[in-house]
This record gives sequence, C-alpha cells and structure tokens, in this order.
Amino acid sequence: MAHADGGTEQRPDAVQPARHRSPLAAITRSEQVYVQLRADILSGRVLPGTKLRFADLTERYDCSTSVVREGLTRLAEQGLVQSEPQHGFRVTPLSQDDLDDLTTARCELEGLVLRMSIEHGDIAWESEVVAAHHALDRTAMESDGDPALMSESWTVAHSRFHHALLAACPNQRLRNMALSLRDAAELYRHWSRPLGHDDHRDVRGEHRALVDAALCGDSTEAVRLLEEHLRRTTRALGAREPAMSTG
Amino acid sequence: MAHADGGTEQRPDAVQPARHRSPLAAITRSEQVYVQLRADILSGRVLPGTKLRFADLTERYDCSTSVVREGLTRLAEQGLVQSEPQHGFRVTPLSQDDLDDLTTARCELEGLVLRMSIEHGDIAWESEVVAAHHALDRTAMESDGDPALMSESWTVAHSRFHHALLAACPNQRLRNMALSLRDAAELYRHWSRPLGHDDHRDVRGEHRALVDAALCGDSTEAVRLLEEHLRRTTRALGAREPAMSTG
DNA sequence: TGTCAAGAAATTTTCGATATTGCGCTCGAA
DNA sequence: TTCGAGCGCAATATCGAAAATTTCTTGACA
Repeated sequence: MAHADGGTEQRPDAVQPARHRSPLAAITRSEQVYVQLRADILSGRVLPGTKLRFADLTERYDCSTSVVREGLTRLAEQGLVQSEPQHGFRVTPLSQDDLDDLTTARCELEGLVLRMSIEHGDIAWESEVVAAHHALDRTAMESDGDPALMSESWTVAHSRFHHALLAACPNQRLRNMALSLRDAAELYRHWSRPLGHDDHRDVRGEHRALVDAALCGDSTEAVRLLEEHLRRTTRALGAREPAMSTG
Repeated sequence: MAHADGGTEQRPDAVQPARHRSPLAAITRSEQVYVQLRADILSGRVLPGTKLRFADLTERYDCSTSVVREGLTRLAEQGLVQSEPQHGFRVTPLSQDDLDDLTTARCELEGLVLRMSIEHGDIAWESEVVAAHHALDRTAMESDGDPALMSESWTVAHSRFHHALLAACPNQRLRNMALSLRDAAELYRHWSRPLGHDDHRDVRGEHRALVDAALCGDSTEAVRLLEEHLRRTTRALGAREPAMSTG
C-alpha cells in the first residue's frame, strides 16, 4: 500500500474486546476496518489513484480478505474508491472535470442544506456554530512541521465548523448527501493545496462572514457567501496540474 | 425469504460464462447477485421490514455467504436495506416520517436536476423525452391480472420517462443522487398503492403537462409541476396506515 | 528484431468451514 | 411463582484456502 508518508502505522486500536462492551454497542471487525480505511483515504494517507491490493490491506489491518472487501465495497458505493471487476479497487483518481462537477453539485446542494439549516436552527445550533467557529479561528492553518502542508488539527476544526453550519437542516437525506459531497471534496483539498494555492485569500474572513450571516438568519447572504467560499477553493485547486492521478 | 407472491423464482441467468465475453465486460457473481437482490427489493418482491437471512439468500441465489454479504452491504450503503451489526440485514422499513423527508428531498433535488436538464437539453434529449412519454401514455396503469395492482410494464415505462426528463442534467453527481432518491421512493409506491390511492387524480394529465413545459424550455413551470406531481403521490400514499413495516 | 502463444506468477473472487454472538429454554433457588 | 444463571441452538461474522481470472515472463518462430 503506497502511503504519502513513510511509516505512520498508528492504528489506535481503541476498540475494546467485545466482552468488555455492552451487547448493543457491539462493533464488528468490518466496521473497524471500514472506519480506518475511510480515515486513511480522507486524511490523505493514501494517494488518489493508488491500487488497493488485498494482500497489503489484510496485512495492514490484520484481518481476512472478506473484511477488507466489505470495507472497500462500502467505500466504492460512496465513490471514494473505484471498483473494477476482476481488477480490484483503487482510490478514486482526481480530475479537473470531476472537481468542477463536484463544486457545482456542492454549491447547489450544500447551499440548499445551509439555507434549510439556518431557517430551522435554534439556539443550541447557534451555540455549536459559534463554538466550532471559535475553535477554527484559533487554530493555525499551517502545519508546525511543514508550512506548505495543512495542519491536521485545522482540517478537523474546519470540518467540524462546516458540519455545524449544516447540522440544523431537518432533512437527514439532504444533509447526508451534502456531507458526502464534502468528503469527496476533502480528497482534492488534501492533495492539491501543496501544488498551488491562493495566498491572497482571507479564509478566516470568509468563515467569519459566513457565521455572521448565518446567525443573523440571512440565509440568502449566507448561501451566497458559501458558494463564493467553495468556488474560491476550487479555483485555488485548479491551479495545479490537470490530472495528478498516479498509477 | 418472505416474498410478496408465492413463487417467482425467475432468475434470468442471462449472463454468459466468462470465456464467451470480452475481458472488459467481465461480470462477477457478486455483481449479478447484487443486481438481482436490488431488483427483487425495488420491484416489490420482498416486503419492507423483512429480515434477510443468509441461509435463505445463499440458497435462493445459489452462492456463498460472502457474495450475498457484499450485495447486502452495497444496498445498505444505499439505504435500501438496513444493517444492524450481529443481527443481520432487513429491507428498510417504511414510515410516514421517512416518506415526508424523502418527498421534501426529492422536490428540492429532483426539481434542481430537472431545471438543469431542461436548460441543457438538446434535440436528442427532447426526442427521448417524447418517446418515453408516448410509451408511458400508451401503457395501461392497472395490471391485467389484478386491477388493484400496478402493472409491471407501467412501472418500467414510468421510470424510463422520469429518467429521460433528468437525463440532460450535465452534473452526474446531482443526477445520480436524484435517481437514488427515486429508487428509495419506489418502495413506497409499490407497497402503498393497494391500500389507499387517489382515484380523482389525472396522472396522465400531470405527465403531459410536465412534458409540455419541459419541451417549451419553461423550467420554472416544469419544476413546479414536478413538485406538485411528487407531493400528490405522497399525499395519496399517506392515506395508508401510518406504519406498515412487518417483522 | 518483433510477435505471439504458452506457461508461470500474482491478484482477485468465491467458497466452505470455524469462531463468535445473540436468543430462548430449562432448571433450580428464593 | 418469579427471577437469573447456565446451556444449547440458530444466525452472523470472520477466516484461510481453493478456484478463477488477469498479468507478467519466457521462448519459439517468422
């Protein structure tokens, strides 16, 4: 399995053996491996386009092919990996066309969900938005180690902030679809930023304006700001090479 | 496996052995079983809420548990079946709340996709819409055997018509999401109609008006008509018992 | 030198069996 | 009679290997 970094084998293995948990909270090996596999892809530990071989994965996650296969199947259904019969799985490659499509879809759908969220949000929702924004605002965007890389903590805070904004949408289906589009976009955010990014951008300012509009209940303005936010990100990413999928 | 009818064991087995097909068209057993399982659920041959036991399914589809499991996993990811760890899978039960959510989501998303489709549709698209509508218009809604049941051919024609309407949307992600919502709604259409349906409705008229608006390029009117169409269906279905999930 | 076929190696897919978990039953004690 | 522990059955989850398929390698032949 080709990893971005050399040897981050950090598998938390936080899940306790079954007998120590309540029966209802039972978690299967498949679920664990699926979560780890998904995290490894979304956090950028595996390059887009990378072939995912069973032999590698069973060793890495210490389980049988069945379990790996189930995880990959789920991810394939989500579009995070691609399945080609008799040829196995690979992390979905990046392409400019796909990014354009993705951005359009997000502007439309995430905009819609944000509007619904603002119109249905209560005080608890507002609180969580404020809290998430505060945390994001105080987190450094650049990584300590390498200034060209995004920090892990910023990524987490950023994700939490946008999730918070959408959380009050009463329609679970629409919300989940919007979130899955965010996940798909996460891949691009990870792999494109080192190549070309817009230094003139005031990302923090964009987030602040978004919060202000949301808390005022001005959904139309908030949606406008969100779309601008998303398109700016796409434009920054578009500066990279047209196709960076590796074999 | 509890089936709606007694013994429709019709497994086409249309797929030829591998050596007779080109390598690229290779189809795995998993794919076949997944397609059949999906069809069995969407076409209403399995009651919503039904437990899906591995022993039954492996016998029915003549394959091992792994293959069945993969199919069920994919369907679970789509929301057509539910997975409860250590308790197996069951066809997603129907509920009034879920139907309301689903209808709202469809009005928003399918409306959006229809608008994009109309605004991007070319002559070939128009032709397919006209053709699909003609076929639908000439297909009897009631089944020959039992007038209370919808005919299989009408269901197919109806699906093809709505797919045709959306086909010109240039954004594949949005289109696929809209189609997956249609699939989810298919379950409700199947299982609710016998219980209560609105005889005063002019479904054919609704479809005709939709086509007229679409071909005129009047996307706003078309979206309005589509939303009305969807909400009417929901209202008709809402007349049934609140929860018809079976154990 | 280039092409192609045959065989070997590598990889995916599928299977059948084993391990594990959940559930219902019996049985004994309070 | 009721409750709970223990036992056995049924169903799911996981494994490891066989089977099937693709890919790579090699060598003969033009």
